[in-house]
Amino acid sequence: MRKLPDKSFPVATKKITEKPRVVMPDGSREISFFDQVYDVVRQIPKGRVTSYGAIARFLGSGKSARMVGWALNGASAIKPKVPAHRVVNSAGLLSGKAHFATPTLMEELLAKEKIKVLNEKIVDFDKKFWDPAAELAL
DNA sequence: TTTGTGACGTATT
DNA sequence: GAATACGCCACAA
Repeated sequence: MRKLPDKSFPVATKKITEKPRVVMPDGSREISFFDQVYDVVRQIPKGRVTSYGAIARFLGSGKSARMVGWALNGASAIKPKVPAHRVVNSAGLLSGKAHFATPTLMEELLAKEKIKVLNEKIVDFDKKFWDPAAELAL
């Protein structure tokens, strides 16, 4: 996946439920913002978590954390599994748990990875936090 | 086309 | 430190 977006960021993203990949104006194939999000999320080590904002910054958009969440909205429909449960907001809250198959699924998955969740919040979020910019160091 | 909404985040009050 | 305000940008209506 490499590559970072900035200006050459692909514009025409189709429905995320369809083909995430887009074609750049120059004809070169580029990875859509959504795919990049999925890639990063897939690389989150087991037992670690990250935030929407961290991913957004890593991808260059910075303030487009909402788009990360939006992308994850269709994560369940993506072929390779996307561990969306490892992505929370900057406060370490499971803001997206309601969007899983079941409201308890997210906690369950996190529990499997030895991540404790107390009152919708990740325990020791600071320690579990995984920064793509630092770890992937692209 | 314009408007509103959102798995967010940061700056103010 | 909690509550608000605002910025962001893709998408649906």
